[in-house]
Amino acid sequence: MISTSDIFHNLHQQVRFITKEVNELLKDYHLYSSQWTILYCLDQFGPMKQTDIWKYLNVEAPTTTRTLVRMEKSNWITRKEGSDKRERIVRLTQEAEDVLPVIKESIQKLEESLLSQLSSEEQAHFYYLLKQIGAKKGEEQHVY
Amino acid sequence: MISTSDIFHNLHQQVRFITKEVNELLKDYHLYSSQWTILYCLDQFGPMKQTDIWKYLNVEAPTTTRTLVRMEKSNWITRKEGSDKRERIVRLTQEAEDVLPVIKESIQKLEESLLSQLSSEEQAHFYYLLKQIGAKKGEEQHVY
DNA sequence: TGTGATTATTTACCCAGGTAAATAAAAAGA
DNA sequence: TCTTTTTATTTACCTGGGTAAATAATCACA
Repeated sequence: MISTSDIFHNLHQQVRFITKEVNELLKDYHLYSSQWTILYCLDQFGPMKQTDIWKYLNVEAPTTTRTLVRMEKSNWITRKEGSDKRERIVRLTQEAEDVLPVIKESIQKLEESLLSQLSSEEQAHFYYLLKQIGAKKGEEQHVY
Repeated sequence: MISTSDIFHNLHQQVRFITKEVNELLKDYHLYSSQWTILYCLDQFGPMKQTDIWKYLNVEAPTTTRTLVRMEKSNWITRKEGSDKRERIVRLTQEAEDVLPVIKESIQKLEESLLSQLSSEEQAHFYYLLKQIGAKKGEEQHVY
């Protein structure tokens, strides 16, 4: 019988451990984990409004603003006013698009190595169980 | 077939979601999640050296120092010099010991509700799979 | 048209994780 | 003993999560 605290404690620890590994890998590119998630997002969907980004990543707006400001300074992205003057359209720079495939490959390798002890079936099951946390009977889940 | 990125993305999101819920609950006691983990630790093991705490929680020393300073200010703990003058022995205050059982109970209820969609077997399996992440074949794991 | 509500973003300020480098005390060794 | 190395803690500074409140532009609608 496992105590619930142990589960949550280990969840927390694993996430910290993974983030540390990712940051270590990204150090070569002068990038940080949360910046990478935004680059990944833009690569996947193309130019996005800031609101689209934080809603997709499920974080708060100010968190995203701060990270984007840093990324603009280090020339990963640009933010320009949309037709609606309240909006800012975020877009990858050419430099970002050039390096992106290489980083994507490295991250992919790291992720695979972190999951190397789990078969595809186990990964799928883990994913399923993970999504059940915080879910209520017959309710839509908060994570999508 | 689930992409590895999805797994890590969801892991990250779930931990943020859980931390938010815990912080919401702890708000009533003017406590924060990481402070709670330290109280829990002290409740379990009794007075500890700072080093024992951060090694057990698997975080860095400065992180722990900062949190302990806050907790000392808000009267949850005391830190007094040990026989080895470099050490600081951390101990729960009487006030902390008085309120602790109530908080423990609330947290326990929250954790159970978050896991309510998983049977005991599923929880055990989830715990097992979680621990496999980052593990290498035939190697000791970094989380214990 | 003009006013009030809504929406997108930002600013200011928390807590919590990390690293690098500084202290200060203890331990080890010549 | 005295010098060097190690250990425990702290300080300074970075990223990244959160909330509350401030702008500024747009929308809704009388």
